[in-house]
Amino acid sequence: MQSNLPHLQSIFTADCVIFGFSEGELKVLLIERNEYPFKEWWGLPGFFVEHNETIDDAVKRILLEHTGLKGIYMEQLYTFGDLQRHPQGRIITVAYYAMLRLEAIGNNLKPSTDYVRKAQWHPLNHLPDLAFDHKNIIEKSIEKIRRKVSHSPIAFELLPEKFTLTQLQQLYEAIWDKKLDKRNFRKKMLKYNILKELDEKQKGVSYRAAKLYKFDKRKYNKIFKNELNFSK
Amino acid sequence: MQSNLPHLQSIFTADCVIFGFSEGELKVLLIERNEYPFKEWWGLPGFFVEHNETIDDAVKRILLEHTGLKGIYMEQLYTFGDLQRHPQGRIITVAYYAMLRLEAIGNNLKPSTDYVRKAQWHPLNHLPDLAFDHKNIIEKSIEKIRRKVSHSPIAFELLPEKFTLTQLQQLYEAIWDKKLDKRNFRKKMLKYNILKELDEKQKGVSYRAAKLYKFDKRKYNKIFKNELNFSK
DNA sequence: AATATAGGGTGTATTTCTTACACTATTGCT
DNA sequence: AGCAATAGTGTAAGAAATACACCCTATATT
Repeated sequence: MQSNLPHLQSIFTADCVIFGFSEGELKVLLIERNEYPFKEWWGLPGFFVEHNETIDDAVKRILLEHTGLKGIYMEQLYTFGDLQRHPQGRIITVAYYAMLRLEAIGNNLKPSTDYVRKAQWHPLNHLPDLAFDHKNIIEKSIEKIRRKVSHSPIAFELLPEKFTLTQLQQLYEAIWDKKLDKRNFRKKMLKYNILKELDEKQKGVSYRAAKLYKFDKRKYNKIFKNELNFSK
Repeated sequence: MQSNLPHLQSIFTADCVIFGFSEGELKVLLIERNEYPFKEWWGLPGFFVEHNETIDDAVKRILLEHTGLKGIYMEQLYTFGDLQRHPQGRIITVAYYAMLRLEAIGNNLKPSTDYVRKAQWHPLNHLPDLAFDHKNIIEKSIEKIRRKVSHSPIAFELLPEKFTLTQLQQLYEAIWDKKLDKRNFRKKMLKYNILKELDEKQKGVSYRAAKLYKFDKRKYNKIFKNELNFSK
């Protein structure tokens, strides 16, 4: 019962703020653009979304091409559509953020497409000038993550599979940009009972080695139908 | 230093879940479509976004045309881009939700455009079948609101300017779909010190009239740089 | 005038969570 | 043997959350 309809096409991009964590700092993966507009500027990895792929798939493509990894944690952040944000017309961008274990890729960052000169991790607190409205997108994404880690165990996406409680605490400290009390942090975190204590210890440190833990997704799902509260 | 760039146009829609609150229930404003696709189906108010307007402006336009009101509280929710969601091609929609005081418009709902046969408030818990992926959009918006009212005073957007504590409690109960304890609710709400107790009382009730309160935005901004916690 | 109805308004005791805070233990290195 | 560096641990006080029941007041009814 449908009349003849024209076929319409959307033109829009997807950009992704990719977070990593190392040396006690949050890092963002930026690319140096090899194309106009903003040639030679730093910016977020992103492409035009094809007509036959979902937005999520486009972001997975971005992630794969820039990191070589599949299955990275990602979530849609916000859609930006200011009239001035793109010199080629009002091109909206659907922004995502992603989190990965930095150890998983090491320094194997190659510019994977012609659009990109090079890719590099930048500390969140020392970002260069960025193309388009990408600075704003990064700010919004860290705000969202700050809130989200309070009730959801996404922080573990940034840690190696096996980690120490100190590493976990440092991660929360980096995300919230504030110091936490060691004893209280451990008490609270262990009480949630979502960590699995391993029989292993840290290696290669020149001091007392710490116990290693894993995030126990099964326990998490069993215990928390809904949410945690890691904040404060 | 920019090469000649083609001018590009995005085609996409904005849809808005408009919430109201009356008779202890959350209501959603739906329109009966007068156009293909999904002619004669219920759906969310929404339009294509013009090339010279921001997405926010497009949503303000939707709100004005359907309610006659300006300055309605609104927020971007999510961008939906499934390949199958629109029969005319992959047309993404940027979904928003909005909240308004139902008393402000009463029953003056007129179909304001040719696209719309009629507009009507529907209880959130008894929605008809909906066009496109609009059911899904509504579900996502109520989830977001459930979370958001826990740390932000947006619930007041749904109440008349002057309201009783019972009305406020009923609103939270409707949003969370659970009963709250009267004494504990009042204790907690009043302790935040963001309500202004008025010298007025409810009128037209056949029982002891309740005190009226206002949300005091100034106090709120002064006291809470960041967030509240209304939950639980 | 008396009574019924319907919702308004209030306090306390218990438990749980949050916070503040400092020392001993272990390991590798010199 | 001793130093350097981080791991690991408990308690007391205050704050917040929860559970819970009765009297008050305005209007409507008889």
